[in-house]
This record gives sequence, C-alpha cells and structure tokens, in this order.
Amino acid sequence: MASTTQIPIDLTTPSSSPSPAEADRVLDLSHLPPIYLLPTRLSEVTLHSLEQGLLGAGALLTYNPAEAGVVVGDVNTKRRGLLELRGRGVWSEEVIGGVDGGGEEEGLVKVVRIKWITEMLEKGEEVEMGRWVVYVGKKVAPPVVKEEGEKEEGEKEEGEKEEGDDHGEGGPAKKKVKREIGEAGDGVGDGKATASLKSPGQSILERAKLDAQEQSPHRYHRGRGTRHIRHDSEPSRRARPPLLHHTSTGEFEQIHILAQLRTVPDYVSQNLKYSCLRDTPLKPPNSHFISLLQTIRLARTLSLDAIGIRAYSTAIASIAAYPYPLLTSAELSTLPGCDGKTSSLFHEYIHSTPTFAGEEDDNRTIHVVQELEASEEFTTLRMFYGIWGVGVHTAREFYFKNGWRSLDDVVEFGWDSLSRVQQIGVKYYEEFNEHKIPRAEVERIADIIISAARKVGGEKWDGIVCGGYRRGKGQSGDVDIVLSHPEESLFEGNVGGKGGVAVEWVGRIVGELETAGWVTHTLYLGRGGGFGSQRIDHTTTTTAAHDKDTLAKAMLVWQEQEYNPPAELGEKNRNPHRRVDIILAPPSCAGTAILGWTGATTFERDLRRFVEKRWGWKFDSGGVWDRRTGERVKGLGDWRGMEGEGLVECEKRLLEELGVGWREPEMRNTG
DNA sequence: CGGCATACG
DNA sequence: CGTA
DNA sequence: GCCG
Repeated sequence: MASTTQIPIDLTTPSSSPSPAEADRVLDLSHLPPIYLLPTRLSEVTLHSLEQGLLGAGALLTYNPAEAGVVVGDVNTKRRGLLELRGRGVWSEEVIGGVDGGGEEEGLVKVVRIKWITEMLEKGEEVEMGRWVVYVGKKVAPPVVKEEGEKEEGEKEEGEKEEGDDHGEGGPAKKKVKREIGEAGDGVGDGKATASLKSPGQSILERAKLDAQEQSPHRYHRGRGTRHIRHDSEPSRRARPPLLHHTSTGEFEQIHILAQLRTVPDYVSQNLKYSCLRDTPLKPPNSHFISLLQTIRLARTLSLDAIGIRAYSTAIASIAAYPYPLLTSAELSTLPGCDGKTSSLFHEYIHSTPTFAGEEDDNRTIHVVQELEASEEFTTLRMFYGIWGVGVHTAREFYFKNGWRSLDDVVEFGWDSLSRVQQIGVKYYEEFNEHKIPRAEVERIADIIISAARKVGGEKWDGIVCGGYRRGKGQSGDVDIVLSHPEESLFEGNVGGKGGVAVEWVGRIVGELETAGWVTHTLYLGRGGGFGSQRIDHTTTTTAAHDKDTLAKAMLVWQEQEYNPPAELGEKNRNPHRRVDIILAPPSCAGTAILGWTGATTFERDLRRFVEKRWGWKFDSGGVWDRRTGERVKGLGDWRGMEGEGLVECEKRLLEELGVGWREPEMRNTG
C-alpha cells in the first residue's frame, strides 16, 4: 500500500544535465493524484515530451495504472477507456454522475484526453480536466485469477554462524616473540588449522559466489547497437500487471519514468567499454552502491578469483562514471559492463531499505555483503591482506594453514617466518592502514624529495606526485612521486649488469634522503617502474630499449622528523610512518611513467586494452611499443623538457597521441 | 567459448 | 608470490 | 561476470 509516495529521488545531480523537475514552474500539478500515461497510439517522442511536461509541472507520474488516479491517453470514448484500463489489469465500474477535476476520491480513476495536458502546457496554467474526461471508474477487484509477480528475495534469516570471539585488533605488534613455527597448528586456532588452503568447501567466500549464482538472473533485455534505456511502452514488458504487491512495484514504475528523462551519457549510448575514454569522478552519485560492489570484489580477490575481480572492476568503473543516482536495475543494466548479475545486486540493494528524499542511502545493503562483513573468514583475510608484503596467497596461508586469526597470532607464532618487508608491514600495520596521509603532508614530502633530487643532480630535476593524490583524493594511502630530468645524456653511458643509470640516480637520491633522516626503511630499491621498465632482447626484435630507457624505483618508509610532543608523550618521534614510492624516469619515459603511475587501476588496464586494440601497441610505463615490430613508437611519452615542456604537458601530449585524448587526473577514479 | 594489463624482483 |  |  501507500505505493504512491513521493518520488524518493533527488534529481539534482552534481554535474550538468538540467532536470525538468527543477525548472521554475508556474504550472503546478503536484496536487493531482498520480497520473498514468497511456502509451497507446502515442509515439515515443510524444510520450516523452508529455512526461517531461508533466514532471516539469511537478505532477506525480506513475507507471502502474492501478495506482493512477488519472489516466491520460489518446482515448475518445468511454468504452475505449474502460478497455484500456482492463487491458492493463485495472478493473473498474463506471461511476455515473461523474465527479469533477481536482478532487481525488479513493479508488476512483478518470480517463482523460491528452488535449487536457497539451492545453495546460501551452497556456502554462492549470485547466479544469472536467471537459476532457471520457470515463470515470471505480476500481474493483479483478475476477479471480492472480498473477505471479516478482518474487521478493528472502531477507534476513540466514546462516548465522557462531561468530563471537573478537580479536580486538591486536594493535601494532611491537614485540618480536621468538617461536618455532614448525608445528603450525599447535595451540592455535583450536582445530581450525586444518582447513584447506585451496578448496575450503565451507568457505564463506565460496558460498557467497554460489549464493549469487542461485539468484534469479533478473536479466533485462538490452537493445543491439545503440542502447537506450528500455522504454516501458514495449508491449512485452507491459503485459504484466504487477499490482497486488505492496510498495516497490509502484515506486519502481514511477521512478522508472524519471530515468527516461535523463540525458543518456555518451559512454552508455555508445556502449563504450574503456574507462580510459570517459570521465570518472572521485565522488560519483552512486558511491555507496559502489562501495558494496567493492566489498564483493575484495571477496573475489581473497578467493583467488582473478576473473571476478576484472568483472567487478569493469562494472564498478562503469557505474562510477554514471552521472546520475541510479533509480532502477533496468537503468543500471544499460551501462556497459553491467548485466544480469550486477543489476540483480542493485535490485536487491534498492529494495533493501526505503530511502526517502533527502536521506542518505547508506542504510541500504546487499545480503551477501552483510554476510561477508559478519564472517570471521572474510574480515580476517582482509586484515592479513592489509599487511604490506602479504598478498592473497599468504593471507590464506595464515588463515587456513596456520590457523591464525589476528595480528598477534602472526607475531607470536610466525614472526621468524616473515620476510623482512612483511615484518615491517606488520610493525606499521596500523600506521599504514588507518592513518591516511593528508594532501598537505603529501606535498611536503614531495617538496623534500624534489629538493633532494636537485641537490644531488642539479636544478633541472623535476617531479610530480601521481597516484591517488593526483587524482584528487583528500587522503592518500601512500605517496607516489615520479622524478625526471630533461637531459637524456644523464641516463646514458655505462651499463653495468645491474641496470641502468636511472638506478644509480635513484640510489643517490634515496641516499640523500636517508642521510637527511627522512627514510626509516628501504623496502625496495632498483629497477622496474612498477608497471615495467624496458628490457631488451625480448626475442630477436632489436628495438632494444636501452638502459637509458629504464625506469628505476624505490619503495620507502618515511617519517616526518619534526615532532611536537604534546608534553606527556615524551620526546620520541611519534609521527606516523608513511609509504613513499619514488619512480625515476629518464625523459624518454617520463610521459608513460606519469600516465602509468597516476592510475587508477582499472583506468590503466583499460588504457592498455584500448591501445592494444586501436593501434596494436603495447603500453607500459616505460614506453609504448609496436607489437609487430617490437619497435618503440617514436616520440610517445618523450618529455621535451629541454624545450620548456612541463611534465603534465608531456602526459597530455601522450594521451592525445595514444588516441585517448586528455583526461583530467581527477576524472580517472575508476574505483 | 575465449579473453580479460603489464612487468619486475 | 607480491607490488603497482 | 561480461563481451564479442
């Protein structure tokens, strides 16, 4: 019941696209009962403009004729009106004496000619509907026969595992308890230690996948070629009278019409699947739903499902680029990379808890996500995975093979089996994970690094912070800075076996920073810009990136030296430790390095797919390569610093040469 | 039903 | 295998 | 999981 609530949607969207509902309105039809537009004999264009006009006047539209108080259509006779209603599952008896416009008697439905609306829209003022009414009926129960409707997903009431033991965080591990780790299980995990690593049949991560499969696929048909948001005037879809179901259906239909009024973004209408070719802002309208998908994606990560990761990443990136709050799963299913599964998740999400106008929607949820958040397995694996130097495999080993459940377990039973960097990762677990880096601190760190580079290598060294900072995030997990120098000659010359002049430079710069006291640990120092540096002799292909086209990288732990103790804490430096990556690029690689290190991940993957498809090139942050010849594509990514080009300019030129076109870093937040 | 980004230690 |  |  109460199906005709206010449309619980704020059409105001952060970006562009004026909404008809926002237009200054002289004509105000908001007091009218819900209006249903009969699509019969109307073109889609006509229908659409009528909808827009009505919505612009604040009228309440519904796509459920059963809820309508007024039905408007190309109908001229009483009998026709009655039949149109009946054809849509609305049974009624004529009310003689009639009633007049405006009033909304319960259970009454009036069929009105279109002229009524067009006249109002032309005049800009309300018009008595009386003279246009062709039929007034009183709704009655249909003769028997009930139709099956959409099934509501069962809620709640699902496996409630005995969860309970909290492992209160464990805090940063400060103690280095020595312990033999040969007998992994002893004393730990009370028998849980036997669970299999590879195929834990009872694993919630596995079950979550199965659950998902069982759900009705809930597919929405999509058009070939140009894809439009499905229009409900399509007969097949219309056939079903969804009434007799409380709530949702009515809102669904009602909301649905709103979805049709929005300008379809190009990437949707053109079915454009490369996230590098469209804007993806940091804070998209559907960020809450996205965060739930990210949780599911993480579950896929933790269950070693690489393809699931790709699939969810694609969907997330697509939704993140969508400039409107999604209203229905049908609307969602028109986005590239979002089909049955994704839209069925949204269906569950949007119906999980009603959200009213003005409210945040973060009380909505998805069942499998709740299960994940409640499961010890998921939350513990996630925690282990958060240790720098611990990947999925190791996290699973900790959990399933060793039976560990907390950081304390790791320290107590496994410390000596950890690699050096893992030990560092554990030691600073909290600082790395909980304490994000404010932008101002990122900038300070960058200044110090650039200064160090200039000190050891001259004033022409320049740098640019990439990563999340460059994409506009207010807080960063780490600092990624790309350094370069405009003179090729600096990177030529001797090539020991170990890899290029760039490595020497990064060594000198890090040395300077260490000496100055900023670096507490060096996790890695050497070749590889992360996404590749060039190595020669791939096969026969000459090409040869020389070592002068090689990136170098340092991964550091950093700590601000200036410490102002709040008196009682003492003089020890308690500033949080920070993860800092320094990438050193010769000028020939500067553009690709910056583009490659700015991210986000899905943007990068799609960029590589696009460049491969469009040109047959291979992109990595050390250069652009022709796959056939193996040759480096000339000029791409070269920094013309000697000619006064800036680093950002260089990246811009590269993006254009790649056929991608310029995209602001702030618009590369593919989630 | 194959493909899904890429490279390095 | 881990990192990005 | 989605696409061609």
